[in-house]
Amino acid sequence: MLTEREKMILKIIVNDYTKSGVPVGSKALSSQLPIHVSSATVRNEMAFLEEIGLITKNHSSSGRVPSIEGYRYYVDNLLNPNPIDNSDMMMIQNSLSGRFRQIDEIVQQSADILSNLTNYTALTLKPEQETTPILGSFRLVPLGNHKVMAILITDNDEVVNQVFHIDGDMGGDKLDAVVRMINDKLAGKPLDEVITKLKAEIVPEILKYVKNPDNLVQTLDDVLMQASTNQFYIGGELNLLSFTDNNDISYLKPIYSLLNDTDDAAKFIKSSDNSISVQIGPELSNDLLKDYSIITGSYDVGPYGKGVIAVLGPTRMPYSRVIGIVDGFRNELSKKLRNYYDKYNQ
Amino acid sequence: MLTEREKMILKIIVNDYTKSGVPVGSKALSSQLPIHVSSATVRNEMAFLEEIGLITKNHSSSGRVPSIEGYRYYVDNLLNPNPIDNSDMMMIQNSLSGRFRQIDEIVQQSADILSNLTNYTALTLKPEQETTPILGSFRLVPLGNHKVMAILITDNDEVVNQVFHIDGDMGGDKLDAVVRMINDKLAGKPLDEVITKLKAEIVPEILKYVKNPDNLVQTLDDVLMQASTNQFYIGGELNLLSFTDNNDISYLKPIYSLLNDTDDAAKFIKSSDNSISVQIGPELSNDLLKDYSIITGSYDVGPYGKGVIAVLGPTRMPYSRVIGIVDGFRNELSKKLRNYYDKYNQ
DNA sequence: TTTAGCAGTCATCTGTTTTAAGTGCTAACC
DNA sequence: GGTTAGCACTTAAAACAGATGACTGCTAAA
Repeated sequence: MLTEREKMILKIIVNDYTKSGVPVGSKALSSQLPIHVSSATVRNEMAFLEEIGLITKNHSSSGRVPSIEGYRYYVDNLLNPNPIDNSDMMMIQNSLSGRFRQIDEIVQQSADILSNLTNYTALTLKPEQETTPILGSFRLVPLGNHKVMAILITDNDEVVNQVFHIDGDMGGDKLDAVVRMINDKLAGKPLDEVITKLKAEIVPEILKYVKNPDNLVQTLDDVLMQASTNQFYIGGELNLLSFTDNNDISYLKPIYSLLNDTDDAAKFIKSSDNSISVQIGPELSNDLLKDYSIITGSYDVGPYGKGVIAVLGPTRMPYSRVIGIVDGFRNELSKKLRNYYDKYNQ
Repeated sequence: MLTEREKMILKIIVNDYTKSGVPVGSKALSSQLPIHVSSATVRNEMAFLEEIGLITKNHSSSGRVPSIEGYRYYVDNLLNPNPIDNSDMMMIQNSLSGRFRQIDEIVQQSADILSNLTNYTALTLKPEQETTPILGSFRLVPLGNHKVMAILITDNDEVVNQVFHIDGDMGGDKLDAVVRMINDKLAGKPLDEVITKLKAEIVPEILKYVKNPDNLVQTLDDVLMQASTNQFYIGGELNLLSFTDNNDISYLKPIYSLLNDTDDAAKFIKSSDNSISVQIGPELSNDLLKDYSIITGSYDVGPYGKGVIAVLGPTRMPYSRVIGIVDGFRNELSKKLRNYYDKYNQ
């Protein structure tokens, strides 16, 4: 347990350093303390804070910098989130007030807005229910010229489609038969179950109607995969440049591919609970991200599930400000999406 | 008209400089000349080449660097394109041999391959006919739950779709009536004509069937727009970092938005003729690109039109190598796409 | 427990020197 | 005439040497 004065000192170190990026020394610090103590006293306190691992030095005569543990302590105990400021809130409301064609667009645009507000990189994940989505229905629409569009609709209103080619001998009635068969067997089942059943039960059936079902089966597989992997969006990818010290492309490329990999990225931003969570550097369990922090906030769209928004920035980011923005944003986004769903699914 | 020796000297300057990035001096140059002349002689020749504007100096005692005019002369008169080397060709054939779901995927992947081969940024444009595409047919597929998918098919086999919401009172028969009406009036017409007719002739008709046609009309507009703007793809965007001297984000951002703007980017890579063209720095008529060159090559898919592939690199790029790659690639891509079309549209 | 004072460390800045690569010019050469 | 050796001059870049200033830790006195 730290004394009040130690807490104050740690708090100022984190605040100053995240703001300026310059290690903070005893003299500058003492002048900022609300109580009067000399720089020597501050030095003593700092020596203690260093001893217990909350701050470090870059070299023997430099000012102090928070350690990962220091940031953690700050985030858990010292931070009071800045409420989002008015102009930022206006900007969010403005950007979300446009006309959107579908959920995806709103979520995608959210990533852009969030990255603009913070000047960091933002990740957003669409709302999804706790349980795996359920296959609503399935269509095959002949488009002429040997083309067919497969359309898959899930119970959470997601529509996925893909065009494929068929051999000449397959008429509309055969397509209808296949569609009926698939819907009979699979509609109402969770997608993961559908995927496993596809190979075992459906393919043999399809063979009754179609001679060469490769394209059809592959397409089914594709749309199922697409519907069951959770789509996420990135905004402000380029900002990564400005807050990464090392601007070398060979350093950045792996980070970009990490971010663009659905499974990896989703892993980092899935927040377990219902609010805001902060993951700092090494806590992210991927060495590439050891100098970055991720702040995630979940937003709630009632019966339509929960989504996640997240900001990726440097470990030395102004946590209270960013947390305020994420919190303000997720509330606004919840509202917007509830409206959206209510409007079209009353 | 330059003498043979002057040409040789200019050629070596360009080759060396594009390879190393270091200004080339008289001594190093003389040792590379096939004929024996002293560095003093080379100095005299260089003074002349500088006088007529083909080369320049960075400062009074530095080696020489090609000017834009020098590059131009080199590209027009001195360059002999390196044929693409075997391993590169293998890599192209490998990457293009996979299974593709549609043209777009091939073209998109081409941008990635091309950027990997060159380590520059690549742009690719799908094949399109000389004339505006023609509306093949139009569909409205009810998906249940107030959702409808609009599908537009053009004569060059492009399929565009979008989901929209309708008010509760619109049944399948009404949709069918609208579809019939639109197809009757517009099928077979060029898309630009369709777009202009939409507002004038179609909207009033739609009003007969639908009370609140806003979403439908907007969707029609969207899919038409999407089908008539030419889609292009970018590969290796990040490479821009490694070949730009200034990797300040505020410098790069406008370049990225330029590249991502459909109209702007298409303007630069539309090559008029049937082969390879090189645009160097200021010739690109956009100040942002003054330190870059673009090499474009068109590929021909017979009756399905022509597409374009392009490489964006620094003005000091190894032109003969890159031209060789672009040339090899466009041939391979032509073959691949002809196969693809033949397979599904015999 | 706090503080003033002091010696010591180290990154950063400054100006200076050295080095090396290059030029232009002149005078001699074939 | 074109070609070349030689030399003085220029310049960027690297190497070096202080000087500066922001720090620290420690000690001893308040």
